[in-house]
Amino acid sequence: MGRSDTRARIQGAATVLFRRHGYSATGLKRIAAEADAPFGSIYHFFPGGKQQLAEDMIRTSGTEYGRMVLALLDSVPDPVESLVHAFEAAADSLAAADYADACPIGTVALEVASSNEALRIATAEVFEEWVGAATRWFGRWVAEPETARSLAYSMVMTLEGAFMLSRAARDPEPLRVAGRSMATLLRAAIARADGE
Amino acid sequence: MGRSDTRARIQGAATVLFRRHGYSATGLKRIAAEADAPFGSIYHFFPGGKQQLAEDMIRTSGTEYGRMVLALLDSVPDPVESLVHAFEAAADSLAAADYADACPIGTVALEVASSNEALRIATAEVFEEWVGAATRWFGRWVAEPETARSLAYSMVMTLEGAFMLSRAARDPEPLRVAGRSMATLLRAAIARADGE
DNA sequence: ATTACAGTAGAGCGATCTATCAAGAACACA
DNA sequence: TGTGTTCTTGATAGATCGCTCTACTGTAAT
Repeated sequence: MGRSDTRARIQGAATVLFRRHGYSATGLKRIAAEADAPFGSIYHFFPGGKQQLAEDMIRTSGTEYGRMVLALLDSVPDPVESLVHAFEAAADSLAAADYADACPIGTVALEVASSNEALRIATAEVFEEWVGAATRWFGRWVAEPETARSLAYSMVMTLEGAFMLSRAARDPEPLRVAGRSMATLLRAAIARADGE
Repeated sequence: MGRSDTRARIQGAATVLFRRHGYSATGLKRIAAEADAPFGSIYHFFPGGKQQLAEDMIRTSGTEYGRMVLALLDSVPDPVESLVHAFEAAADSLAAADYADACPIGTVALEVASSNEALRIATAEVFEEWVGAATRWFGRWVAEPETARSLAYSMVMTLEGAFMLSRAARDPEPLRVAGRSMATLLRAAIARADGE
């Protein structure tokens, strides 16, 4: 039976390269080389070729990344502090990775939005998954579901935009600003509910 | 002297294609075809090849897009309403363009951030230009320069993130949420200044 | 031993990529 | 009419793309 980890190595290399350089700029030969796997093995394990490799990567690492962020948010009791802390952690880890590894699907999402329907849908479903999870998290401190959902959208969007600016400028500052903005947004939502 | 508009047509086609599909997925042959120009003319007008074409596009359409957004913000007197209105307009125009044409440099920015230093710097400088202009705009209603700059960062980041989610989901809702979030953020900044 | 199958391995296909090149067309000024 | 410059044009090079294909190796069960 399948007794090797070749498949996992291919998936791992694909995840890193797609996340770092995007879909079009990543070649299968490069994935095979980086995974230290024979080229043919890619098509053995992923008969759907490059697209299947990317779709698997989007869904797998998308779900995993969402869980990671949620766990990070749960690691600090106060939600406002937690937001600042989570964005701070993202800033630190991005800088530590030399501004290469940010959101696992952001780059691909923009690339394929108007040219590859299957991959576009995969990214959309991952984003929806994130927004849903974040809505439930905000729902713990904000009563109205609509407000919680707006905050969730804002958090995902701000994170994605901050990743873009931080990577372009090679500067963690945008991510830090993003965290403080989200904190302000949550405080405003809680204050509005309290005040009326 | 240069009496044809071939150069402009090439630049226009490059702008559309880079914005829509990104840097790697856009081929020079395709640009020439779309511009209805001979292939060789690309290298006549842009000796630096694909990279020069992209860098010109980033700086030119980046500056133009920034001016466009600022003009849009100035078209409504009340700043809070103006933010909502501007994001609403972005949502409408994105939907009208079948979710193809959003930020002219966002896709390229993520693609090249870790693989093409010249283009990375070009995108970073455009973002800095936008943040600077937006800081001056917010400065008209917010006294502290630091607060104005944070709001400017937030606006650019939120816009970029909202474009990503809206394009992926083919849904203008994220952009609308983004506008309301920015309005809340500005109201909070003004209220804090007034209250203390 | 034989059969069967999972995985390894990479040569090679047609297509496409960026970039170069040389020749021709159109225009200005003598 | 000559002459030089600007611009046009597409063939072509050389590399790389995603993908297919065939042959080979190792293991496990009959």
